[in-house]
Amino acid sequence: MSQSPRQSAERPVPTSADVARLAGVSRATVSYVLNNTAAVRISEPTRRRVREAAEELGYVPHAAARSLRAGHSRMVLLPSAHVPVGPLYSRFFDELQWALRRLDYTVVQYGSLGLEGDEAARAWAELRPVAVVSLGEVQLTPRGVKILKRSGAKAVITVGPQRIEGTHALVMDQARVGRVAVAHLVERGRRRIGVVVPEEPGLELFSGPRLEGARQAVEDTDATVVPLPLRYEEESATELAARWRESGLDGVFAYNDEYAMLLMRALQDAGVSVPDETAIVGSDDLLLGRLLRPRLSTVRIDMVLGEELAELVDRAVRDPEAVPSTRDLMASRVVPRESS
Amino acid sequence: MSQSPRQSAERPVPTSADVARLAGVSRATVSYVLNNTAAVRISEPTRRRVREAAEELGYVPHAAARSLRAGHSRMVLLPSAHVPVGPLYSRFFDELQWALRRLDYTVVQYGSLGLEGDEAARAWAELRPVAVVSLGEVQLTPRGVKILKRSGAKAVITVGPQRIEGTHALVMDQARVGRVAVAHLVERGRRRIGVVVPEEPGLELFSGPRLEGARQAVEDTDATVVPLPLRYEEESATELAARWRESGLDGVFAYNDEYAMLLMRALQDAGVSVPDETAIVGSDDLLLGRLLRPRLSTVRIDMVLGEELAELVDRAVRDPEAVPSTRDLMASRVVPRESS
DNA sequence: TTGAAAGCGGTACCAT
DNA sequence: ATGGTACCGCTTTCAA
Repeated sequence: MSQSPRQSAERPVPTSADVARLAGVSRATVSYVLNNTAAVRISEPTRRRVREAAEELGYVPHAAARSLRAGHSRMVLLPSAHVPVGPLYSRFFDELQWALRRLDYTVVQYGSLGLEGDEAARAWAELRPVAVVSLGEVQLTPRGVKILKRSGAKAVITVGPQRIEGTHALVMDQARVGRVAVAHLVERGRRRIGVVVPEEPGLELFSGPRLEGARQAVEDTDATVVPLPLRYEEESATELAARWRESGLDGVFAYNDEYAMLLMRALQDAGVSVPDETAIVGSDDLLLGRLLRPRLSTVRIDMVLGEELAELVDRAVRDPEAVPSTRDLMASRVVPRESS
Repeated sequence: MSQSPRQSAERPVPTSADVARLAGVSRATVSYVLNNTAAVRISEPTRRRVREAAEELGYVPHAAARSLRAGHSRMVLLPSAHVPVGPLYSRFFDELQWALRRLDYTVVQYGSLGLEGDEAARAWAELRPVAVVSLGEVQLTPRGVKILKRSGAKAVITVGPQRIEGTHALVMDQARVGRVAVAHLVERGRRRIGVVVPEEPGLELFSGPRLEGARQAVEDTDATVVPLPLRYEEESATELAARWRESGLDGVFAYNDEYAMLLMRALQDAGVSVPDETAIVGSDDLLLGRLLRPRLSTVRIDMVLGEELAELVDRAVRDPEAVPSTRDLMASRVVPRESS
C-alpha cells in the first residue's frame, strides 16, 4: 500500500519542533532562520537545511502562539455587521485595507451580526487587537470603549455620524448633507420641502442627522420641512405619490439617489412634473442619476481617503497617550442638474 | 491627586492570574467559574467573589491563549479583497455570517487585498482557522488548499464560478445566466445578439462564463452572438450606441441591470428604440429595472441561502474525511418585462 | 554558531 | 470544593 488517498487526514499539524527535528537543529535555530533574525548569525548550510525541512513539512507558524509570546499583535479589527453597500463606502474601505496592509497591520473584519454593545466589545477584546476601527455598524458605548482599551487596544476609532467618549472620532457630517440639499432647494424658490426618511432599519444614524440638517436650512426662512417616511419599494413610493398634490410639496430631498429615482418615477407616473411642480435632490452622485430624465440633482459627498484614516490609526497606535481627536470626514456640496 | 486623567494608559492588561489574586483563589478556580465548567462544583460565594473580581478588573479572556491550549478554534475565515457589491451578494453574506454565528463559529474576514495565491493561503493558515470559505475574490490554488489543510483547516470551501481541487465547491453556474438570457432573446425572434462584457477588473470570472453561456444558447440556431466591451461610464456607453445601427444588433444581454440601464439610456438618446429595434435583458432583478421605461426584462438569480452554506461548513468540519462535494448554488430564470 | 530553558495566558488533569 | 501544575507553540535571553 502506498499512502492513503485521504488528504493528510489525521497527520498532526507540524510545529517548529518538527522542523527542528527534521533539520537536526534546535527550535531556537528554526526561529532565527525563519524570521531572519538579524542579531544572530546562522551558517548558510544550516539555513538551507531548516528552510528545506520547513518546506517539506508544509510548516506555517502559529500566529496565536507568536503573538501570545510577543505580548502584542498588529491586528486592526473592523467590526462588520452588514456589508456596507454603495461605491463610496466600498472604495473607502478598500483603500483603508490596502493602506493598513502597507503599514504592516493585519486587517481583520469580525462578523458582529447579532452582537450588541458591550457584548460585542467583549468579543472583540478577546482577540486583543492593537486597534479597533468601528465603521458604525455596531453601536459602540463608552463602556465598550473602556473594555477595549483595558484589553490592550491602543486606539479605538469610530467613523460615523456620532462622537463617542474616549475614541478618536471621524465624524461624518450627515447634517451638512441635508443642509446643503435643502438650502439649494430654498434658493431655487421652493417653500414646502419634503425630506425622505427611509424606513429600512440601520439607516437612522444617517437619516436622522440629514433631516436635522434640513430643518436647520429653513430656519430664518419662510420655508418649511416635512418628513416623508418611505420604504425602498414601488408600492411605498406609489402611495406617497398619490397623496402628493394634497400635501402641496414643491421640493424634496430624497435621502439619496436611489430613493430619488424611486420617488421620481412614482411622481412622474402620478402626473406630477419634475422639476416644474416639484424639484428633487438626491445624494451620492451615482452614475444612475445622470441617466435619469430629467437628470438628477444630487449632493456629492467627498469622503476622506482611506489612506488618511490608516495614518491616523498608525499615529494613534504609536502614541496612545495623545488626546483623542475629532475630525470631519466628509465634504459635501450640491451638484445641480435638471431635477431642481 | 486622584487618578490620572489618562485612561489606564500603562496599566497592564489583566490576566486570569490577576483575577485569582484579587479573589483569593487559584487560576484553576477562575477558569472553572468563568467557563461554567460543569464537571466541577464551586461554591456560590466563591463564584461571586471571582465574578466580582473579574468585573472590577475588566478582565476579558485572551482568545489566542485559549485556542493555543485547546489546540483548535472555531474560527471560520473568509478572505476578503474587494468588498463585494450588490444586494444579492450582500444578503447572502449576511445570512452566512448569521447562520455561522448560530452554529457557534466565529466569523472573521481577513483582508487579503494585494495578496496572491499561496502567499495568501499561508497568511490565512497562520490563523489556524477551522474552515476557510473563499468567495472567489482571491484565487485559491490546489497548493494553497494543501497548505490550509496541512495547517489544520478541516474544510476549505470555494464559492464561485470555478472548481478547485480538494475543496468543497459551491459552483455558481454563471453560464446559465447568459444561456437563459440569450435563449429568451432568440425565442423572441432576435438574431444578432450583443453580449456586454464589462471592462472593469475583477468581473472576468463572471462575464467570461456568461458570454460562454450566451454562445451555447445560439448553437443550432441561426442567431449569432457578438461580445460588446463596455466600461461603466456614460462615455463608453455613448460610443457603443453611436456604432449601434451599423452593427445591426437587434438584441442584447447587458450583463446586469446596471449596465443595462446605462446602455438603454445611451441607445434611447441615440434614437434607437427599445424594444422595437433592439431588445435588452439585464440580470439581478434590481428594483431599478422596474423603474425604467420600458420596464427592464431581467434574469432573476436565486442564490442558495446562506444558511445552507453554513450547514455545509458545519458538516465538513465535523466530518473532514467526507468526499468534497460540488453543488450548484444558483438557479436563474428570465423575468420578461417590457424591454424584450 | 547553536542549544537549553523560561515564559506568554489560558485549561484540565490529578491531588488534596 | 479547591489548588498545583503541565502543557499548547513560539520567541528570546543566556550559556556554551
